[in-house]
Amino acid sequence: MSSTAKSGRQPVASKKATASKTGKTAKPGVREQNAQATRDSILRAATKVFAKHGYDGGSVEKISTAAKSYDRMIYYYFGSKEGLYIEVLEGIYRRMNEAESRLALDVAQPLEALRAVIRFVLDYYRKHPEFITLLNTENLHKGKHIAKSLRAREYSSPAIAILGEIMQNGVAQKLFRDDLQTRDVYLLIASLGYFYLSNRYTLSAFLGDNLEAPDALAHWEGFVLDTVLRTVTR
Amino acid sequence: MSSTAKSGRQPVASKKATASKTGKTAKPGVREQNAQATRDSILRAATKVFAKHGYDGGSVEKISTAAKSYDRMIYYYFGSKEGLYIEVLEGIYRRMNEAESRLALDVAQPLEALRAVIRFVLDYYRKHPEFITLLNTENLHKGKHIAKSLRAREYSSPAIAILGEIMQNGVAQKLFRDDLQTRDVYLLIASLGYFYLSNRYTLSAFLGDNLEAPDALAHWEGFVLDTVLRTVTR
Amino acid sequence: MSSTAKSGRQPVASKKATASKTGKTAKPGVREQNAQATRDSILRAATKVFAKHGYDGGSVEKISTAAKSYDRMIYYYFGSKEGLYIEVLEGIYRRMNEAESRLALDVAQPLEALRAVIRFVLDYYRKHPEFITLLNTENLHKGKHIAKSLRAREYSSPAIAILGEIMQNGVAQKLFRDDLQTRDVYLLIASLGYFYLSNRYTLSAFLGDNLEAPDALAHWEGFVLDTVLRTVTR
Amino acid sequence: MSSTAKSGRQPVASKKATASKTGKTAKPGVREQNAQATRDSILRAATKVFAKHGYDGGSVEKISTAAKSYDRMIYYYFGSKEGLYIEVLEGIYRRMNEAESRLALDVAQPLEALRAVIRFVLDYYRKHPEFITLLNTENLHKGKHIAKSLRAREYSSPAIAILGEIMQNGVAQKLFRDDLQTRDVYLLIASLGYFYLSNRYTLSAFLGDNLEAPDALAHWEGFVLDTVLRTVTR
DNA sequence: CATGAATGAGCTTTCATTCAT
DNA sequence: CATGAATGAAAGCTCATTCAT
Repeated sequence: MSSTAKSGRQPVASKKATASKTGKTAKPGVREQNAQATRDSILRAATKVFAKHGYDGGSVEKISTAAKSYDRMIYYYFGSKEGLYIEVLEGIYRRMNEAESRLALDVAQPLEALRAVIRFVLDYYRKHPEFITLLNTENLHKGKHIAKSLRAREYSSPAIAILGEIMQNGVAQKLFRDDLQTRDVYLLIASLGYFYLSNRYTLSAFLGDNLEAPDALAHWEGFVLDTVLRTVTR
Repeated sequence: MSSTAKSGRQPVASKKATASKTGKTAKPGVREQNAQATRDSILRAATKVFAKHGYDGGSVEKISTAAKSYDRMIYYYFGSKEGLYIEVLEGIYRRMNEAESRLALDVAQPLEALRAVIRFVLDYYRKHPEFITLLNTENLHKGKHIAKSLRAREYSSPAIAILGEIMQNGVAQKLFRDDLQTRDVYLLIASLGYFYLSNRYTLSAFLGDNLEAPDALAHWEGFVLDTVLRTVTR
Repeated sequence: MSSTAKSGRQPVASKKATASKTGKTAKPGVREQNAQATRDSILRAATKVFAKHGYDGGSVEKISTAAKSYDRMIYYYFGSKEGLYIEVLEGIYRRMNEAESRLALDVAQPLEALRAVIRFVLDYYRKHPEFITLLNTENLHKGKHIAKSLRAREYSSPAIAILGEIMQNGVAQKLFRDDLQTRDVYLLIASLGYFYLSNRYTLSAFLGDNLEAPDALAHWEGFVLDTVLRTVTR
Repeated sequence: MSSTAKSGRQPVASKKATASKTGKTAKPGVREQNAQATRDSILRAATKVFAKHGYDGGSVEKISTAAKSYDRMIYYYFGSKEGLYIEVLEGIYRRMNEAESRLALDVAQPLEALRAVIRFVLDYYRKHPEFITLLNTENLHKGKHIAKSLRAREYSSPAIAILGEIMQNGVAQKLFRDDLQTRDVYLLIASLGYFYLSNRYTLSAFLGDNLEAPDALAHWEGFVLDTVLRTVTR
């Protein structure tokens, strides 16, 4: 590379003429020497890159650069781009699940609990935009990667299970309708939380540009709370 | 004029020796010479390909092959891959808009009209899966392509406008609540119609695989109708 | 093409929706209908484009666009890109020759005549930068195109012939040395006029950036006049 | 880690079916794995190819083939075609500079030293035709690449500096005129050496074909020596 | 004659992946 | 384990040129 032209990676040579200060040139990366750290770093970088550019748009080089590592390491730790992508998917599911299980809910208070669940879902989507784009990307691919993961399936049930308990209690307390399926309520909440954020850019071209403004978000949360409760309660 | 190089019908010659890099030889060989047909064919193919593979995954070659044309023609008619993609986006918006305007609604019957709108939206999404994946793709890119289109913006208002009229009538007839924004109702309907289909593959890994089954779709439609009406009516 | 994205050529369609004011759309170019004009326009455009971008860098499309014509016309009138290039070369030689023959010299006044020739050469190079870059381009190609032109050769002798006469008179009048070849004097003048301008960009990186400033040019002209006369006179 | 995609040694598979677009298969097959050698080989090949075909005419493929390497390596080491070209320019300047600094001159003998410099310049141009065509190419591009190189600028001053010393001594010894600028003398020498060779192909079409013959070169060297000395001495 | 659509080879660049130390 | 060099296919785009009205 020339001294001034921009380029991706700086390999060897180039500035050999300039008198190097350090005799031994210990620069190249301090030799990370920490397997787990390298692995995690790649995984984190990959989550970001895939979330931003999709599967095809997320190149191995972008990831390894973002992870301050090397392409080679991706193959070393994850076997292939696809393998890495699958682990990324597993990761976002796992973290979502963990966050949900940290929710301290009193299912004996179904109204409050339901409100808390709704708020949690909306909040989680807002704070984890990568969750949304990665799921969209995976759906573009018809879920073929997640299908290859055994682990991902484990993360499914808990979310529904909690909501099921709340519903049961609500029905028992005659607060909630008894003709609703937990799954539908789950989808209702997810739909309202997800779509608003997932499609905010194209919606902006439609409706005006305020969807992400704090008051707009608050307004939407109010609407969602109202709508779900109106649907669920008797 | 030059003495040696004016004939104008020399048979190319020149670089025949060079090993040809590109394959894709032969083709029936009858120059079609039909501008509009070629253009349309490319646009149709591009819609399919981008819908299936996303922007990065949808290669120019895939498109030109599907259109039974040549890479070159894409640049001839659309200037660039991005230019083509933008026209694809404009197309799906336009068609959605046209379909909606073909809806014969009696806004004086707000309940019926609202039900019709809901059914239309759900139906349209179901019958046009490319609409969903293309919008998701565009949102992955933060709407940067649609932002470049002047045309796309025109297609926004009508959808909301119709719903607004229905709402107005409903309120006037004391059937609907008067504290709702049209926009929120629009988002409610769109969310419930969109998310269910958009995320059906990852949801399947979660909930079981029947989301696309006819009875599952019918059940969901029932739930959506019920939920929206419950939200909107007094 | 999308409405906003930039592109080279605007073919068909695009703005069909917009109500066209002129019913018959007589726009596309007024149908030039003038063979010679088209031909000349292409030739002029080609001279500019080849002068600016060289032979390989000067694409047929750039030329036809600059000429407000069509690629096809280039083949119609010139047979090939090379044919057009050869005519361009012939043109710059011819015009140089014509300009030189318009010089009204009194060879009986050899000192004055020589000064006039020098000034003419320097002036011509300065006013016709395309002459320089086209010759450089042709020399890059080892003169293989000019070799194909019968006409070009005709333009050679006059330049030397005139200088020969001046030299002869100068020698006869005992003003000039008698041991010089006309050819060498010709090369001396050409070298000093050509190199300074031809290489002004790389020289600027070397010497500072004032080579094209009026006073710098004037200074150089003075130096050249002095040097040539010093060389030629006794 | 994923259960299905971690092996890391899967034999590629995937897109085997797709008709491959690029040829250039096979190669002895023994990965060379020698960074500096590869880099140098590319740089050498690029110097030749750019010198022969210009910037636009010098394709990446021509270069990589001549270097017995791969297109990809050019981007690996030089970032882009332009980056490679800039390094090529830096190289020819550097080598010219080094050669000049190897000239053992006795500036106390200004006449001899000046003659040596002239002979060196003429000789260097003759032996390094790539120097000439590359500079011409760079000037066609208005020096925009060299302007991007920080390094290139360093190579400028020495050439002038040496000549300056000679001039100073010559003036001090009353051998040389004292009203001359070093820069002009430098340009005089360079012009006479450069133009003759740079334009030899078009000149041949003009003057006859013997410019490169040994005796023609010798004659020109004599003329240049005589002319410069005549200009410089009192 | 002029216009514009079509063609296929070529271009620069980037991709995922593997080899060598 | 880490590092970096190598590889070949494919990407998006442009080229000169020809066919069809």
